[in-house]
Parts: sequence; C-alpha cells; structure tokens
Amino acid sequence: MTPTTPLPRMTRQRREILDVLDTRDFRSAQQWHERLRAEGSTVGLATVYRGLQALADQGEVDAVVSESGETLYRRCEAGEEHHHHLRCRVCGKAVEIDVPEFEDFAHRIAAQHSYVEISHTIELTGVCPDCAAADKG
Amino acid sequence: MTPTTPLPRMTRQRREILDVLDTRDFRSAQQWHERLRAEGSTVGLATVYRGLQALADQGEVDAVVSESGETLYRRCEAGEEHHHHLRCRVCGKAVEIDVPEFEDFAHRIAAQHSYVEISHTIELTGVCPDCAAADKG
DNA sequence: CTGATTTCGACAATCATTCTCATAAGGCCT
DNA sequence: AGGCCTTATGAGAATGATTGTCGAAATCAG
Ligand SMILES: [Zn+2]
Ligand SMILES: [Zn+2]
Ligand SMILES: [Zn+2]
Ligand SMILES: [Zn+2]
Repeated sequence: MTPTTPLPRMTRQRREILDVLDTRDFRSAQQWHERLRAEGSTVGLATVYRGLQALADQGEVDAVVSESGETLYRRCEAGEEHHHHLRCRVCGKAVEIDVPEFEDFAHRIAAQHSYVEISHTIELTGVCPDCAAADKG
Repeated sequence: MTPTTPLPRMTRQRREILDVLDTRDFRSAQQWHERLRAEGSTVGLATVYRGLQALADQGEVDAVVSESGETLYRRCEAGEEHHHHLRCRVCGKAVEIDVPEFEDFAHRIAAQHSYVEISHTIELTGVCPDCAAADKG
C-alpha cells in the first residue's frame, strides 16, 4: 500500500552542489556551475539545474526569481521555517527576515476577496554595504 | 538647458495595445498579442513587447514577474500610487491592495542591515472564486 | 553480483524575450 | 501640403535561460 516515496539519491554531484553552495549569496544555476567547474568538478550544467531544483524541493536550498526572471539559489539557513530575504541585487548577498504581521495580513486580504490556495512572495532587494562602498571609491 | 524629455509617441499600435488591455487580468505579452491579432489587429509581436514595456515605464500598465519567470501585464487601475496585487494564478484576475505598514517595515529592516536603494516585491497569488468553482463541478 | 531504477552528461530543443535593419509613421517646421 | 529628422514598426534572426533526449554510468535491493 505504501506508495514508496521515491526519495532522491544523494550522489557525488548532489554533494558537490551542496558543498559549493553557501548560505550567504544567491546565485544562478549557471553561476554555481561555473564555480563548480572552476574548482575542478566535472559536473554537467543540466545536472546542476536538476540538482538545485531537487534540493529546493527538499527545502535544502532557497530559490527566488530575480527581477529579470532568472532563478537564484542559495543554501537555506533556516530549516523548514517559512521566511523571506533582503537581498543585494549586485552581489546576491542576502539575510533572512521574517514578516510575522504580514503572514496574517495575507490571509485576511485573500479571504476578503474569496481567493483560496494563497501563497505569497515578499522580496526586499537593495545594495549591500560592501557593494555600495565599492560603487564609489 | 531643458533636456527635452524624449516622450514616447502615441502610435496606432500603442493605442491598440492600451485598448485591448483591461484593468482586470494580468496576461503575458504573447497573450495580449494573440488577442490583438484575434481582433483583427496586424500589430507585430515585438511591437507588443516594446509597447508594453514603454507603457509600464510610464506607469500606464502594471508589470509583474510570475513564478515561472514570465512578465505579466495589465492596465493599472490606480494612478502613480504604489501598490501591490492579489492575483489569480489560473486566470490572471487581480485586485489591487496596499500594505501600508509594510512600506515602513521594509525601510526599517533595510536600514538595520545597512542596505540602500531598497525596492520590494509583494505578490499574493491564489485561485479566484470563479476558477475555484470551475475547478470542481 | 544482478537486475531495476535513478541520475549523469553532452547536446539538441524550447520558449520568452531581444536585436537587426530596412521601411513606415509621427512631429514639427515652412 | 511638402520636406526633414527622429522614433516606431515588423519580419525574422539571434540570444539566453531552462528543459528534454537518450545512451552510459551510478546507486540500491535482494
Ligand atoms: Zn552586495
Ligand atoms: Zn511569508
Ligand atoms: Zn481565476
Ligand atoms: Zn509596497
């Protein structure tokens, strides 16, 4: 009866991806791939895409869609907990934030308009202190 | 001395685009294009892309990036005023909302982390009553 | 080990969006 | 209305991120 949850395998490539990911910067799949190759890995680009998606599904990594529509990933600091980010649009560095009041607000508004299956996206983007400094001198 | 603001021209195509856009549903450039052609317009796809962007820059239309990375447009109800949306992820129907408390919160958080040039994205997505009904019987 | 299943990796294929460039149209004179 | 300069259009090529294909390699049970 048990539908045998098809759990993903932790392969060498998956481990390499998890290892190269850091919990600081959001980067695109291609950027992570470049970095892996630079460090000597032979992992393929498609594998990085698939790996990142799989890891995101498992909640191991966070994924956000940038203003330009690219998907950016970084290793998740918090566990399963729901959270949002303040991200540097120059270097990708991000900090996790929560917006407790907003979570309720969202449901209240949704109910008011009879929308169901609500989800929400909250992204703060700006320029981090380092990038702001670099931008000048 | 006046830098002669290079204001965009209101061409037949721009007018057609504005006319076909409604203030109810968010649709992609391609979807609006299809609709225009269906109504007999001969406007080109690239023109629709350019027109929508131009109109978005002018604040005439709202643009949001969907979960899948596509950009969706609809005519803006409010004027210049900053606002956000609760959008149906099935049919695109959206209502404008504001989140007054959040505007301050965003700046407070940003300042706390010394991020500058802050902008934010808040999107509520769900399934509207109509689509929820259609989904069943 | 052995066979069933999943993942890999190279590369082709998609798909939204942008670019190119020759032609058409809008604005602004006279 | 006619002419001139600038911007917009349209058809199609080009781009760029992402996904699909498929034979080979890795993983896992038994
Ligand atoms: Zn930065
Ligand atoms: Zn939230
Ligand atoms: Zn709907
Ligand atoms: Zn806002």
